[in-house]
Amino acid sequence: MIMGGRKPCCDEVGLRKGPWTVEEDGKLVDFLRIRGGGGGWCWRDVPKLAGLRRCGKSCRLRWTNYLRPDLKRGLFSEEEIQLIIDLHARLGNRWSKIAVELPGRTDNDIKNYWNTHIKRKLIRMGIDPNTHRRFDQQNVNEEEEKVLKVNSPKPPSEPEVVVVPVVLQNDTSAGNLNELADVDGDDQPWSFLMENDGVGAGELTMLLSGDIASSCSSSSSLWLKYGDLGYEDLELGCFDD
DNA sequence: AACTATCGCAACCGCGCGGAT
DNA sequence: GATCCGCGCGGTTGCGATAGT
Repeated sequence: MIMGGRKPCCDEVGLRKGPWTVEEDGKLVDFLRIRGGGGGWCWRDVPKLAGLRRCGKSCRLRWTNYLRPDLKRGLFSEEEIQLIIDLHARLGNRWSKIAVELPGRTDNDIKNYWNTHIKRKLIRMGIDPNTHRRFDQQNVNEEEEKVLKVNSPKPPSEPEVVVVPVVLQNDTSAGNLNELADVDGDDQPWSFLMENDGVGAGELTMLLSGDIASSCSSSSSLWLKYGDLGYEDLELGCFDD
């Protein structure tokens, strides 16, 4: 016995590790279908009861992350992605808390998707994924945030990323903020990062990335849809030299 | 076609928390 | 109060699939 410390979970010899086989999955699913949530067992007992040579922890992980019948497979929707970004801005890396708001998604799913997709996307847009603030604008005070403003021009060799903070003047509900995200898309040269208090007022930071120069050279304006409130012409004359 | 690099995801690992004793 | 124990969480790793050269 280990006094004062933790007993290793998988120290028994002969326990299997690595990818699960179809047979193992079947045994675990059968066991949980029969015994279900009725209690009378703990995860540590499951391998013995189900006839598996795995540690209980591995069984629990396999069930919660892969075998649970209520899991949603497949790609994350735009709504889910936006929700993850929003929740991460408020909760940080508390994946289990974030997963509560996304039925059918596991914390592991969300964590993986964040690390492989969203994090990279934010970085490409010039946002620190940890703070949800622009890398080079962290000390800008709120008054300055209210003024449309762009970063200094970058050398031509670098991909062009333009950041335009937009503070909504309307009494914008969280719902409307979410609708704003609908104009976002992979084929668009812009993306949105939303921050709102979930009650009423909110702040929308719009980040323009990609070939902005060609997008804006013919016209120094951009039409932004304000949910049900119609369209507003964002003055982008700031892109002009 | 062969090799290498990158990506995406499943699974593992170690730690902390909280309940039970 | 100290210790044990089970569970859940977050970080990290391993590896197959895919893309690029």
